[in-house]
Amino acid sequence: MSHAFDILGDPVRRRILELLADGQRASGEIVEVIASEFAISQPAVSQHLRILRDSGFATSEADGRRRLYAVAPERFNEIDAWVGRFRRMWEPRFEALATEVARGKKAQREKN
Amino acid sequence: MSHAFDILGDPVRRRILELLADGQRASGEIVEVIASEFAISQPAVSQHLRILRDSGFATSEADGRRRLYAVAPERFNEIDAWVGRFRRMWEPRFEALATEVARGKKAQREKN
DNA sequence: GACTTATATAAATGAGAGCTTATTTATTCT
DNA sequence: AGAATAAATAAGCTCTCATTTATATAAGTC
Repeated sequence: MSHAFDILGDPVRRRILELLADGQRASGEIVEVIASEFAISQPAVSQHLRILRDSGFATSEADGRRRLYAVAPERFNEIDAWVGRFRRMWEPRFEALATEVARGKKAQREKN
Repeated sequence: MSHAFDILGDPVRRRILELLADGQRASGEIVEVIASEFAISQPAVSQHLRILRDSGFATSEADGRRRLYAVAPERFNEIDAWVGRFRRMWEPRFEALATEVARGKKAQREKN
């Protein structure tokens, strides 16, 4: 399975997820918005939707001849976990820990 | 400036940042690790380092003929903010809020 | 000053990701 | 059943982006 960031490394897919963030939407509605914002065709959007489905970022459900898409939260964990590695570097409340890590690093450098 | 996810949508760059996460490292050390893990050349790594510098994910400092790289935390905020939109969907403690949002959405759908 | 080491830049190449057009599948309407 | 609508898939094209080789810059070493 490809890495979460590989999937999100595309502005169209990010935008689609933003749309889904405030509720499920039919493919057609998504196409409408995306096509106008990015000037791409229906199949192009459909292909992005497929990638989002296949990668587990979205789910789809049939509703007559429409397909309702929704965010599938699971994979967002992955991103959060990855970013977590760096959180102490920019979140003030992790400052103490950061300092400690820096000290350890300095000591390590001095060994070399 | 390109979106944070566009920069992170590359496994080599992600790995480089992981290496920097636990302390600054010289270009050469990074090349050593990355070249062995991804089988790419020194210039390839150097170009990724440039992208990380230019995009504000890393900083570099001269140290003799070496260049010490370190994580620049600023842009991680951006990722966290974006993921924040979805956090209520997978973090249990945001459940109540999620329910409320869903209710609002349902009401909105019924208006159309 | 010549040589080596460390890193960056330039130019050219190639693979893949995303796009387009055309078509297919599925569902609803008359 | 036939036409229309909604969405997905197929096949081919293009262009971006990561890579390579070759070279340049800069700092130490002898």
